[in-house]
Amino acid sequence: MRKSREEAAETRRRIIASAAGEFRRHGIAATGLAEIMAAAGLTHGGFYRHFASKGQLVAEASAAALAGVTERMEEAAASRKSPRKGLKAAVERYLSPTHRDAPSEGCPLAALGSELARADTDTREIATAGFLKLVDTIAGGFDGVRRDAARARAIAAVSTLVGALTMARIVTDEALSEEILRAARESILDA
Amino acid sequence: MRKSREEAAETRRRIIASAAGEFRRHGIAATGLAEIMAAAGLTHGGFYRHFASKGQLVAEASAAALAGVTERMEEAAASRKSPRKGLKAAVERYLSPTHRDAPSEGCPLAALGSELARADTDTREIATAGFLKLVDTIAGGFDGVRRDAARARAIAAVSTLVGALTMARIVTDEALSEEILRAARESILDA
DNA sequence: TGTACATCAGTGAACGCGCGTTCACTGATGTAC
DNA sequence: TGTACATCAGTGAACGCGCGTTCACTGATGTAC
Repeated sequence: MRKSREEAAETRRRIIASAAGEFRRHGIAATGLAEIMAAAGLTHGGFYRHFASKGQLVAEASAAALAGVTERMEEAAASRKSPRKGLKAAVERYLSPTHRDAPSEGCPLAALGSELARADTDTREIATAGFLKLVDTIAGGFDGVRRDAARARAIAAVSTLVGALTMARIVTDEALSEEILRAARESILDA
Repeated sequence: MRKSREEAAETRRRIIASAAGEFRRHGIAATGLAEIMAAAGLTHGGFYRHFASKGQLVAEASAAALAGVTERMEEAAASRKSPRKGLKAAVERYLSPTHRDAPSEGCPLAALGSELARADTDTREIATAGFLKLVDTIAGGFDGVRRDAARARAIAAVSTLVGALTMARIVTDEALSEEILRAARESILDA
């Protein structure tokens, strides 16, 4: 039954990827280890060969999910000629119906926000680093603005992104949901 | 053992108040009915004399929590001479360290946001109504602005409030947490 | 390079525990006459 | 107004279930000589 080191490392990655998806889809507390292991094509008994606890998996899954979103935002920001247009592309990507409708592949700050506030220190530190990465990316779009002013504006902008995406998912009225995404987009880009 | 109608109604209110606090403190999924009933000074067996399910309690507790925050925001907005100063008072109250450090008495959109996005339709409709109430209150502070523009700006502002408070609670760095509250305050009030 | 043995990834059953929900029971409240 | 009875708020035990975690076991991989 034993697997090679490479296979084991690959299994570990697969568990983290499953967890990152399931946590964002159903929430941290509502997702069981058995569900995650099954999604990774495994039985739940093997979990502790790879992780010390569910908490450790939460931390690593959050890191993986954040890496995904920060990378895609960087990519969007770098896809245009000017920093300003890059900012627009990143914000429009984040506040799109596509992102709203695919929480399991999206930003964990929005999908797990209120649960992350109660997570252990490791996980919160990882979330903090991810937030700061997003702030840096957004700040890069505010060119021609003093460095500290750009940072302050970027902090507010990322807060708006996270809050608007969360609210767009909570709200039961489709038109209102679109209105939230639009209003937040304009607010960040018109400032 | 039977209690009078008034006592029973009072018990029901006490259960909702306990639930509103415990859910915001520990999250919806992580809070058990036994914990809520104990916090209300009761045993858990009596729960179903008052509610049909945990989901119904979630809806009623969310409504109670939202009523509290919308009332306090209205009150803050009405406490100053001009709409503009009222807006400032409301935003400063929402984005205060006091509010950040007391999630169990604060805004459920921030304390439960990512869980509310997965709640049943009843609860999400209640959250939607609460959000719109906050939007109206904030929009009232944008005087001298066209009605639809004020609404759009208020929607973005409330998204910023919710996102910033959530992030201020996630972040492990105290100075950064303050910086988030400050940046969001300035962003809303300087616009 | 070949062999003997230790390691350990993954399985499947089991652990104690708390979950949401149900139920028999109690006795004070509410109702009907 | 007084009495007999039905109602039902709240208790405490129990239901089946899934949780996070542990463990004996397996057999292929990795290591030492």
